[in-house]
Amino acid sequence: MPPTLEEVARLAGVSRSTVSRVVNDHPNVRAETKERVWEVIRKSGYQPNVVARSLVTNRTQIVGMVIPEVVTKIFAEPFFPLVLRGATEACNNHHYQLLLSLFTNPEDQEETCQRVLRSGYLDGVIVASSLLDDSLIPDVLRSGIPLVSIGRHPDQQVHYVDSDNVGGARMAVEHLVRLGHRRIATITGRLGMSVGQDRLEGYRQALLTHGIPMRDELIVEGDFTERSGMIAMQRLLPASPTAVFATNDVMAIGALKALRAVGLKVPQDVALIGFDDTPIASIVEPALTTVRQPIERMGSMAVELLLDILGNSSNDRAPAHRIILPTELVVRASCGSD
Amino acid sequence: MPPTLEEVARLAGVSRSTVSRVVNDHPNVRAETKERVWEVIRKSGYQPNVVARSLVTNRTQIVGMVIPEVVTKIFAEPFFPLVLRGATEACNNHHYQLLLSLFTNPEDQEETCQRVLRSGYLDGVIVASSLLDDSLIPDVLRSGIPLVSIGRHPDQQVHYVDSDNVGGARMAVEHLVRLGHRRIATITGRLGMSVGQDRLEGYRQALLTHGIPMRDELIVEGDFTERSGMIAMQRLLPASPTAVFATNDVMAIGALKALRAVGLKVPQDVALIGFDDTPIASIVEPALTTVRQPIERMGSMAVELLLDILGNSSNDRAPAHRIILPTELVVRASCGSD
DNA sequence: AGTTTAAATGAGAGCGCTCCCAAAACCGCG
DNA sequence: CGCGGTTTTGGGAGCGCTCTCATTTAAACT
Repeated sequence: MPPTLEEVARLAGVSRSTVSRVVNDHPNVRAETKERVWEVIRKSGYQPNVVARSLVTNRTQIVGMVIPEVVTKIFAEPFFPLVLRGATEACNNHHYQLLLSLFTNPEDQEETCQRVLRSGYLDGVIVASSLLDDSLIPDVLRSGIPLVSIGRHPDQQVHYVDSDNVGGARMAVEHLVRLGHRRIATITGRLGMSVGQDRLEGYRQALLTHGIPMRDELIVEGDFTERSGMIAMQRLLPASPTAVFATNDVMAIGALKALRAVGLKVPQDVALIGFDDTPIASIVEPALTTVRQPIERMGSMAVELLLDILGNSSNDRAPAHRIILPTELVVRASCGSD
Repeated sequence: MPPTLEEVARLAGVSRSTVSRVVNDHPNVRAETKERVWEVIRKSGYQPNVVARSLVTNRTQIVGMVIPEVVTKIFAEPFFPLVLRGATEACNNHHYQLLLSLFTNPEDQEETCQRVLRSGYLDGVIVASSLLDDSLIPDVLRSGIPLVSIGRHPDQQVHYVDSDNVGGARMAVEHLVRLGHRRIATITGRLGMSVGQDRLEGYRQALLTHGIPMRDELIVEGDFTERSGMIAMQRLLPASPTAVFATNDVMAIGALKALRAVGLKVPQDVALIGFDDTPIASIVEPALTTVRQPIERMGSMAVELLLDILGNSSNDRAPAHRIILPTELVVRASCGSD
């Protein structure tokens, strides 16, 4: 049975209040008294009971990380583990805790989500879902718990952090343009996700800038899986693009396989660029040119932002924060720049 | 301001106690009363405050998942995300929550760990560390919080779940033997981890079974990184093995690169087997024969086991549970079985 | 020295719940 | 119709803490 505040107070010959003040580092405690109390705390191994504290302060020092099924599945790597690394790191620094909610099957998402949100354990929530028509973010919003989204979200009142998908995609495509390509195809991600939309938008902007017309037969929608990349590539073949911008690495690898299957060589016959800079990108032959995003930082920034919001909850109707982190082009062999 | 028990009681014209009984589904409440109370609960949107409940029950319904730095780094994929998926799924099913503690840098591991453990938020802890000389497990043990380890641990009182690393390694090596190999090398993992030890043990057993002598020059220690696999392979070359068992996929890929560099072909010149069945294993050329372990199940089993222990904490001195989940050989091109 | 002001401490209430125990209501049966 | 026994209900205490407010003590001024 661990000692309580009360006991420490008794041992130190002071009142509960004083011990509480010492523990919480309030001013207005005589140095001498403070010393004496700390002494007792150290000796007795006293540890404040956070549950009791939470009950009165209404703060748990716990933030939730909610990740829907698609993300844990499709973006298993490196996205979701890295976000988690970043988020926990930030939490550690601020002496907060991270409660993880993965939804592993869509049916109970609703229920599990409600349970988590209304449990009362969470000071705030980070949602990693860029699914635009997901009810998740509206649900959280309705619950009144402060929220930060990882991934852009159209709702005006949603704070979010995202990487510069538009800019990254534009960079990738412009790189292809610079290499002399004009028939540049793209395999988009799911267009029901902001990531999918934004990367396509970057493609559009790059072409526009260089006066290259967009052509429907050069744009095929994928869903971020390898298989979809392969199928998309097969559908692109008749349009005989000289370069392909796959909006993630996994689909790029699918495309690579499809190209190989018909005897086309990368980068000699077709240049290929991916997105994400997954570990696989550098392992595959030829190594994939790709766009790197600071995933871990997105996780930590999300937490920082959330804590910031929790800190001054006074300005409740302040405009939403939107943080866009820069992406970076990683040139490797697959687009034949050398 | 959400309604409290007290308010519900008032609205339903009963006492706090009765509402509490209804909420917790105690017997001895008249059906009629129960109905009336539920009605009010539904209408008012009452949700029990778990913090208050925890304060008196001393149960939070939260279990911690503690993952040290090595694991999140070296085993970023697919290990740690999959374990998490499994664990959260089990938690969801049992209406528990998962508090995640990743240690992202070794210095604060001690401090962060203590903070988490002593916070009082955790009913139990799952530790995913197979580092044998880590202070983590002893620390947790000392804290008195019920513990389940993912990965074998020598301490007699530690409950754990692990995959059959010995068996998997044995299978892999026996497969090589069956294919006619006698000069079989192995690149071990870190021998300071039980995984490293166990996979080496499987190698040993397989050779022993088939009367093949162990030879020191055919065993090189790696550390589970690609680079270490490459270096290890270089050191193995003089012994000219006809087959190599790398104790994880990443090192196998390192070895593959080292073999390529000296003009040796896989599987024609050297057969190669990995371990883990990471996504990369099927993408790389040639596709890697490897051993698959049920990582997600390890996560869920760990939670189940922990909850089981929490359930009947009466038998405190019962023998530790040890659960070993089966592994499976996945034959692909890299060992040239066909 | 006496008074004003500030700093240090203690007492008490209360956060929202559970749980024990006693009181009330209900039951069947002699 | 009253009695023991059971079921149902209510009251009270208490979980370990924070926080407001009153009180004591020390410091600073006239």
